[in-house]
Amino acid sequence: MSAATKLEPRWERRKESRPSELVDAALALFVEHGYAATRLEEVASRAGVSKGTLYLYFENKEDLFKAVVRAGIVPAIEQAEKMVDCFEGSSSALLREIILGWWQFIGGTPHAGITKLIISESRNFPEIAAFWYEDVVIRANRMFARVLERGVAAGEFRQMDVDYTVRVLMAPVIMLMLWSHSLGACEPAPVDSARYLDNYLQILLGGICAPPAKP
Amino acid sequence: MSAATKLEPRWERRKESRPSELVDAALALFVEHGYAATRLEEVASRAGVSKGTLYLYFENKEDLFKAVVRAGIVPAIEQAEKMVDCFEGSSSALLREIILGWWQFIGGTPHAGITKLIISESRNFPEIAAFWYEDVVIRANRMFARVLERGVAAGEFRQMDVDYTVRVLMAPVIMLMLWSHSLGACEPAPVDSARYLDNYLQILLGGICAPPAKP
Amino acid sequence: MSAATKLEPRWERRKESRPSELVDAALALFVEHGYAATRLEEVASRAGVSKGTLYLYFENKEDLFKAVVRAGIVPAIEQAEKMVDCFEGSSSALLREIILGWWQFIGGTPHAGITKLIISESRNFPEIAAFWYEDVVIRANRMFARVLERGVAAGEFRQMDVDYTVRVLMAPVIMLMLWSHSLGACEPAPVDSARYLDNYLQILLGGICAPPAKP
Amino acid sequence: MSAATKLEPRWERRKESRPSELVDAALALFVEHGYAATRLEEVASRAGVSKGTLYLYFENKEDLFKAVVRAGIVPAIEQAEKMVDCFEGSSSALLREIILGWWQFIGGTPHAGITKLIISESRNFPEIAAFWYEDVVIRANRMFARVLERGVAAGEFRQMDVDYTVRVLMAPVIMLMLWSHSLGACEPAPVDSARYLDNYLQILLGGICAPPAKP
DNA sequence: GATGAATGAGGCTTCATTCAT
DNA sequence: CATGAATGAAGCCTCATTCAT
Repeated sequence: MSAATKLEPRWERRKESRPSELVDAALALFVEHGYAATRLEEVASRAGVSKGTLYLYFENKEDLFKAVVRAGIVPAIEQAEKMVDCFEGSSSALLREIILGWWQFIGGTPHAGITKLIISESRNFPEIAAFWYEDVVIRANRMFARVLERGVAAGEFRQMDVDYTVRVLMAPVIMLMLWSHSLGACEPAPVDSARYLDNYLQILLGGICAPPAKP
Repeated sequence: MSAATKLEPRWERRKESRPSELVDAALALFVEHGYAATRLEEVASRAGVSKGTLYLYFENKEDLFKAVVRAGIVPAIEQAEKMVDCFEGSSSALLREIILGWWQFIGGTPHAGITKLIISESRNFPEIAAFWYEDVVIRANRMFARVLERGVAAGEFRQMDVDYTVRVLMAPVIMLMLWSHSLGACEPAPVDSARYLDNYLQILLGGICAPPAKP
Repeated sequence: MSAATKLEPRWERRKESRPSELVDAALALFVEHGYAATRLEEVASRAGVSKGTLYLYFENKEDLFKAVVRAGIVPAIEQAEKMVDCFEGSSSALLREIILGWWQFIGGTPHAGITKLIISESRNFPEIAAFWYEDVVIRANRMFARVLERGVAAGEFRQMDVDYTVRVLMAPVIMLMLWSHSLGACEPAPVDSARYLDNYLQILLGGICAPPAKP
Repeated sequence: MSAATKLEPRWERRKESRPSELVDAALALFVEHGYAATRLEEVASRAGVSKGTLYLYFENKEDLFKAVVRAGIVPAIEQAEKMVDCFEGSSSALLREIILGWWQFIGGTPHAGITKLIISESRNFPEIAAFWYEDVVIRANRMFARVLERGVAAGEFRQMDVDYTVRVLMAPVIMLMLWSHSLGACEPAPVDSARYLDNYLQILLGGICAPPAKP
């Protein structure tokens, strides 16, 4: 109430940054507690605004949820898709590149939590799930499928059931993302993701590369 | 008011079977909607009883939740542990046996949903998460570690970082369980688990088996 | 279920004693917790029967409550009324006799709690309150009024406003009954009722006796 | 839907006055029905707000109850204590002053009901009872004890058992407060408190004053 | 008669949403 | 725009009462 209090710059928090602050706060809380157990008041307070302000930017809780999910589709897949087009090295190297890049740009960031969110809430929000499935899962599947097909065509990978190999292939990275937002909290130390991914790639490549041609 | 109506009793005494019926109903709904979004009235009605009856068997919602999770520890892990002790074939065959058995006795049953539940709710119920981590995750890890060590000792598997290989190894099976309770609903057809596991085992065994000795 | 269990004498708890056991249990609990906060299951269990049995003897909770209050009208007032008719000593002695007798036969017994019950619940049960007022309060008032009138007529007590003196006169004894069922629980030691009543009678008689005639 | 309807706001912001309005409403209802039988919805509606508003100011029902009791300790005791220190007239006059003042500032106001509340609920809320006992009962006892000692020291009152005389002395005033909130409702006319207190003081002073010195 | 499992109305409490300020 | 007091629907839980055994 004092004059001193009022001296804070009034323009410090610009209007246009509010929505993303709210989305960030919501992401963290939705991931931690789930959709239903997250209170909008806590979202607002974590974003540094009042409860009412939230409704200036989002129609309701579900709308905020959708915004969170939409914001979670970082353009990483697009980049990966481009990489598949342009890459000139071996398919093994490409696979390694994509997977490590995935971790670097998504898995290791706060966005990883969205995967947990989708897993947890997809039954409650079929529409959002469908959208995520189409725009993320299918595209990622296709991208990996192309890499595998590229490797098979080059004789680098063995013949394989590409569709299902892709499903298997994605599992360990997805689990790595889920882990830190779930049971990982029970472990004394966080997972060593580099070590995890190394082991994973070793198995994966060992499991899909064609045996060396006999002399 | 009809004579027919009067003939059927308004309720039955079924003290023995009620708890498991309630737990089954709760499992299905917790898995589908999550803990917070599941209404106890719906649990009760799915179990064919009234709201109040639930409280004859469980103190409150959290107690019911615990019961659901506890009931999910089917003695399958124990069986698998015994299998590891007794198995006489190759380690590859043992691994295949365990993984297919896992699917048969857990993954393919309603109990699989508990995994989704744990992933979704572990942050809200640290105590339950800790218990699950100790009694399920740790034990499963150890069991798989022993299988891998067995294979390495026999020269059947290559040298490896056992701890982290176990983590990677479990991911595809866990994801298979999660899938059917989440985004799997977006797909036109359910996953073909046999096909999935076949591909998985092919990669896994290809990835961890020692290269054939050179002549 | 064993034969041994069945050997307990079947006639040990006779049917006709049930209601009073239930009423006793209910009295204690109603007094301690109040009408609304008393659970019938606890009443039943304290009386050593099951919840259903209670309904064999009382229509419902209110009926039980009425029975408790009715049972609380011990015939002490009637005795006191007779005493007033027959007593041959001084009015002071009669007053002392009645008040000490009151304590002995009512105030010091579990029935004292009913006073607290009536005070607490009279607004919720106007019908019962009216009945208590008529059958207990009015009668007690009349009895004390007669004693006072007797004393005044004999020149033993001074002239007084009998109706209101009676009200004042009853207060300390009623409070003594209330105390042990309320704030008395906060005190390290129970009230010394003899000492209390002595002081009370000293004040009372000092306050209503006529001054000694001047010579 | 009429224009008139739209003109009156559905609710008002009255942060300052809400708590005391709620406490007043709660006092009246707790006194009338007791703690357990009072519905918070009724408290809210009597205070002119909705159920939820109550929870903006009080954590829960018990917290509201505590607030009601706390609000009941009007600073009257403090005033009385000061009066005892400063008073210059006779001890009889002081006693009369205090007792009539008590009625004027507490007994005759809505706060009187709290006494009934404490009597009724002290066993259910031992903590509140203890607090009331310490801060109200003990202090009032001490104050009256000082008055009595003052009178005895001055030779105005006879020798007496001060502690227990105080207990007896307080009973009629307390009963007067209880009466109007309990069985008083059964009487056609309310008690005439002036007449009651006159009679009371006459007895009391007659009972504790020293006999006039003989010439 | 006696039991206690089952019922369901009702009260406490939370929280998404609205709206006066 | 921003706030946060106010709302009220909805969910958890209790417990008086019923009734199959």
